[in-house]
Amino acid sequence: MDFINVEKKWQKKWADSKLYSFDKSKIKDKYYVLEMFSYPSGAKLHAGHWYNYGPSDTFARFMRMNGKEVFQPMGFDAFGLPAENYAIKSGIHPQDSTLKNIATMEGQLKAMGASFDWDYEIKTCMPDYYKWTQWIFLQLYKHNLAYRKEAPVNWCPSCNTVLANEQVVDGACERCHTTVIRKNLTQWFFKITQYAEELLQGLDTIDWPEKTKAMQRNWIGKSTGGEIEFTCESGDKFSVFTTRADTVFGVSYVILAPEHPLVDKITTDEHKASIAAYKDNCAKISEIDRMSTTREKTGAFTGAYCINPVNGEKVPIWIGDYVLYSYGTGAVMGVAAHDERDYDFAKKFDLQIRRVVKSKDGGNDDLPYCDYGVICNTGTQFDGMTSEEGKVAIVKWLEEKNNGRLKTNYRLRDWLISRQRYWGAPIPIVYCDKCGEVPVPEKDLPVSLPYNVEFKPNGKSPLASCEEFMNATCPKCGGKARRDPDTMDTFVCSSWYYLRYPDAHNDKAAFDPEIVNKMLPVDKYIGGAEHACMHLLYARFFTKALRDMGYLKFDEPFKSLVHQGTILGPDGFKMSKSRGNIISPDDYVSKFGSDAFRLYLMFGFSYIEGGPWSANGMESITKFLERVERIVDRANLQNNDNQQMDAQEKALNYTRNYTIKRVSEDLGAFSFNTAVARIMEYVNELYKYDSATGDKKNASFFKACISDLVLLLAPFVPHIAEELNEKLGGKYSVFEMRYPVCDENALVKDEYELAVQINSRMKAKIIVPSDADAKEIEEIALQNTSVKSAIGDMNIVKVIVIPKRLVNVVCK
RNA sequence: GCCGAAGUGGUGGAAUUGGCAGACGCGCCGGACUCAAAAUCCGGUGAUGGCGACAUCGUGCGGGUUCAAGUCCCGCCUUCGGCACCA
Repeated sequence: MDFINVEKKWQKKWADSKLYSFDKSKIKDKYYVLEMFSYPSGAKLHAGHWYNYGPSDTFARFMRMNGKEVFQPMGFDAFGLPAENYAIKSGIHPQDSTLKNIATMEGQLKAMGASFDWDYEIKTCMPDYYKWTQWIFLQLYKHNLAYRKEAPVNWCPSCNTVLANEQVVDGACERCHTTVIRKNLTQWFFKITQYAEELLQGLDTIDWPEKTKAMQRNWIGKSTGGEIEFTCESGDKFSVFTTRADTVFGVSYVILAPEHPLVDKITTDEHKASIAAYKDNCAKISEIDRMSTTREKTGAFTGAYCINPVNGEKVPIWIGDYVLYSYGTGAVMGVAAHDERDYDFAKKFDLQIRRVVKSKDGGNDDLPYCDYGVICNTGTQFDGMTSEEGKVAIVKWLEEKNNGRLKTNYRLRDWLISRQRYWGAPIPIVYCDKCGEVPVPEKDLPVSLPYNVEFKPNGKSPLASCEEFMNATCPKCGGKARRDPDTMDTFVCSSWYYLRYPDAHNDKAAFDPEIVNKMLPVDKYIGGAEHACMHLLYARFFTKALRDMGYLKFDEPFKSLVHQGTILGPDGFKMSKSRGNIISPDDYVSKFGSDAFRLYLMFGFSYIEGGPWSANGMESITKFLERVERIVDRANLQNNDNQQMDAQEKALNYTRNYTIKRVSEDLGAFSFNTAVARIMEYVNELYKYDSATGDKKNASFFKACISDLVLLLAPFVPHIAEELNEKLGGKYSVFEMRYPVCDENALVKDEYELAVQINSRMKAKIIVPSDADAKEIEEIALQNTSVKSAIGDMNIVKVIVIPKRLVNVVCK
């Protein structure tokens, strides 16, 4: 078969007949399959794209053949830094390069032969899309979920922009790996923390990889404990957050973050200089160094004291940079005996160490003792309580005295979305001298991104120097106003694109809730695991926020999620230009065809795992497809009218239905490699039957078996399957036929083979009737001559019979 | 340090969740067809010992539970992902 031309032929026919158009009248049977959309980079589609889109298209086609009205759209995540960086280097405008790249990628994606419905395509950089991104911003603003504040932010000096916490990896910029510095800037935030608890709880309701859910749980980082209030001698009050209130009697000092506002106020004159020096020092230390757990603890004494509310003791107040101002209250109680960090600190500065918890069983007595135990040495009613009881009881007791309360904290921070970059969606806010911060009215959207902008970096937002953009009229007072020169993080665009797809051309709204509430949630979402704590978390947040605003009626955007593995270079490393280990699919596709390439990707790897690329076996896939074609040709040659269903036909029919059953199960579970293996076995059986029966075969039965083979293969090799179906005289299209359904009756055998073990060692195989019960099986087994001789003169202790599995005879 | 995943032939990878380890491929060996080659078809292929039927060993390492462990439990090692002074 001329694979290359066959592909062209069917791609044209599919496009002409609009085979993959979503039929809205069948919305009841909708099945929304979504692959994470692509970033339109200059490079061609790489093996990773194919690995993402090929197998998931196979899945989509399988669902289609199961009678689902499959909605499988495709689009482009088109804003972003790479296009802008490329522009800085080459002088080519990001819009021009992006649109050109999109055109190229569209062609490549179509050449893959995936069943995308291109009528719903979206490109996030187009005004008809980002208009609605801005609209969503305004809704968040209206509902107090978007706010501006000055905060220390992560600044990448190379990209000249702030980064979200999620985009800082090991203290460096996720993209360019430049060390991130701290900067105080006024920036826009989305209040994702308001949904921390629900984002956590919701994980239990969705079918996602456990690993990804664990990562999100971790990222949200819930911890329950209490806030305890300490009063300074000066009368000032501050609280600490602790999860171990059971140890509060052991406080030997309290420690504030260097940035804590109280520090300057309470520091005694005598210590002013040293505290100032310490704070100065902290500001100089890089974020990575400060975060290092191995670094020796540092700190400085303020000279001030406060009162421990549980026992009235006077404790010294220190500052130290191991306390983070951004978490909890920015202040911590130091319990040297029961916390490793506090222990180190106390040892270094020679502070008191007092034990107030002992082990439950009197075992380990080393300090620091950080496990839960039993409270001791406090001389109060709490002595003898377990840590678990005590940590609640003590806080409640303090609460009565107005000195504390139960408290839950999350590590999740609000999402910083301002970017000092050009190629993104403008923030729809203007600043008026009189009225301050004013949202752009919805009727004035979009706030268009101007084309003529100097985007060479100068430490400020490129838009800031574009007067035509910056000058605006205040919607409230009509006076002069300035626009926000920043653009939104591109993750904002991708946080709602799955909502736009089903109503992609709506120019009155971001989406019609009527449609979206029927089409969503996404039934199967497929994409890389690297988005666990970014895109996948943000999208969940958007969904919940829009639900609370009344637009959506569902809680979670992606009901079921699958991560494909990564195809590594042949050297076992991640493919990258710098390593020079990139495998281009084109070489293989032009030689073997896209079907063969896709089939190879599915057969050669475990989809979830991925692995290093190796072309070993690429040829054998082509051989297999040719083998399939030959057996299809054989079916066409048969024309006798034998109708027998004898042992050989029954055996083949068994394999046929067993294959149907297993392939369907495997496809549902994204286990493509085993599904292909089952089909190969089936082909082997077809050959066996063909050669064993010669011209005496049941031709119509054989042909039916071959038809099923073509249907089974259709999702895997769509072009070839259309061609083979045509050869067999089938109607167009094979994708409008139903996937074969297993006939359970064909799987019922009269008898089956069963393994017999003697003392857990395989000794014989026996044939037993399918309906034999344990007792009958035991009799048959014990009469078997090999079994008898293996038992010899041993005594049978007991016989374990597991029908359909095995028999184990235990002897002495 | 914490969380998660993984470790199986020469090789990619299977194993119905505790039940015949190594499915299906690749590679290798052999056979058929052929004057020959290619293509194709058929068979063999974990290791060790034995002419042999067979026996022993075998899923990262060490223990354990069980009639039965790749799978469960305890203790380690290695690799890969994620988090990391979060009080």
